[in-house]
Amino acid sequence: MGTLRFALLSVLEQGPRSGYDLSQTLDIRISSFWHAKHSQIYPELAALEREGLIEHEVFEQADRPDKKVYTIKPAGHAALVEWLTSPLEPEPKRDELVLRALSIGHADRERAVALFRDQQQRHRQREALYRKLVDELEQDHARKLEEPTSPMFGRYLTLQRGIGYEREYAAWCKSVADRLEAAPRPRAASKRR
Amino acid sequence: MGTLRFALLSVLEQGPRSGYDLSQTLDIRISSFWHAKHSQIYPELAALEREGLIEHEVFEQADRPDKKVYTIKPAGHAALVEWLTSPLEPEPKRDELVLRALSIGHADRERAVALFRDQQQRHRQREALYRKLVDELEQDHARKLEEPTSPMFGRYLTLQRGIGYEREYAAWCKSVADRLEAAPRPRAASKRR
DNA sequence: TAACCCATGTAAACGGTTACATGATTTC
DNA sequence: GAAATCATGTAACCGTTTACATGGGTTA
Repeated sequence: MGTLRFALLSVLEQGPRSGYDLSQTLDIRISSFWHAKHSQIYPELAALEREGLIEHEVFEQADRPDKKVYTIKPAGHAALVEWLTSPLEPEPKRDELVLRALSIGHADRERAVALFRDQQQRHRQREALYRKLVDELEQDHARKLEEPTSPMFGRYLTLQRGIGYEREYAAWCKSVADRLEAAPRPRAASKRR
Repeated sequence: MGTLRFALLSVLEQGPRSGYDLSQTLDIRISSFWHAKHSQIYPELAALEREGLIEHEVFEQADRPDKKVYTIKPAGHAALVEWLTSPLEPEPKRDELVLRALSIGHADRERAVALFRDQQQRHRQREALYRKLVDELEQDHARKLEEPTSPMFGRYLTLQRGIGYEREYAAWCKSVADRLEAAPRPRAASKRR
């Protein structure tokens, strides 16, 4: 049922990986719209293996710890393919910044503006990063981008989503900050009388 | 630490509510970027009361069960205001559809296109709904929209976010579906030789 | 009479994060 | 000598969902 297993299968579909490799991709990798810690990954890999969807081979390395390198099996590929187009019920979204916006008028004005300007910056930077990565993809693998089964194809799609998401988010942050600044200042606690 | 308590305080800031009322707003209400079930809300309200951030009064009703109506206390207001501009560390985003996009090239082409066209529809409908709600806000409470402490102010901001989010999401879904259709059909399992 | 709304709670299960645990090698 | 990287795991905790539980009133 869980989505994590399919996240792992998705990466293993692109080639054999160790649990450590997977935790690196899912920990750090940018434009990833999924994420998991190694403490969740190792047990899940064990479960996938018990169920016959993947298998592993131990690689002994001279200078560093041994590796368990996992490979996707036909049953794993089938499970992945089936999941890809299975019915997707809408997941409720949670976003703390948007939640804050609901009451932001009660906050200190300056701090509120600073918060949203700061967030705007963050999202603009992320957008710039994704754009750079897309540019690289387009230059290095232009032909592969039209071939759906190429790993570049999916990567390109998710990066595009990242760009759009961050661009829109940054624009909203700016609009909130601007609107807060335009609003009439709260009168300093009435001193008359 | 949890964000739920602030979600509850945010709503109670706009006026006294029962746990049931809160569960209705957080369950159903549109353009909400937070969500909780009653099984989580009732215990959290009890905790907030123990900590002196809210208080309740029982309303006995003739034809239906009694109500516990909660009101925010000054300490609760202070906690809310402080939270609003407290440092916000970036939360890792999770989105199953984007995750699916990563491997979508391996799915059945027709089913994949159908999935993304369907999702595009969903997001377009949500966008339309939010637009309608903003229009209503603008017509009924136009003057209140510039006053930050009005409940309409925050509601307007979150609806704007909703519109942008859904518009962008729908556009991305369309672009994925289009790209899938444009891609060269996978050759039927090679029959030559 | 069955299903649904009002209204409030508790218990069990699940998914995810943080912390605990070990140990060798490389870099500062 | 200290910190970071490679590599794999387990345990405790926390937030969220699903299910269990109760009971009167309204609607179909």
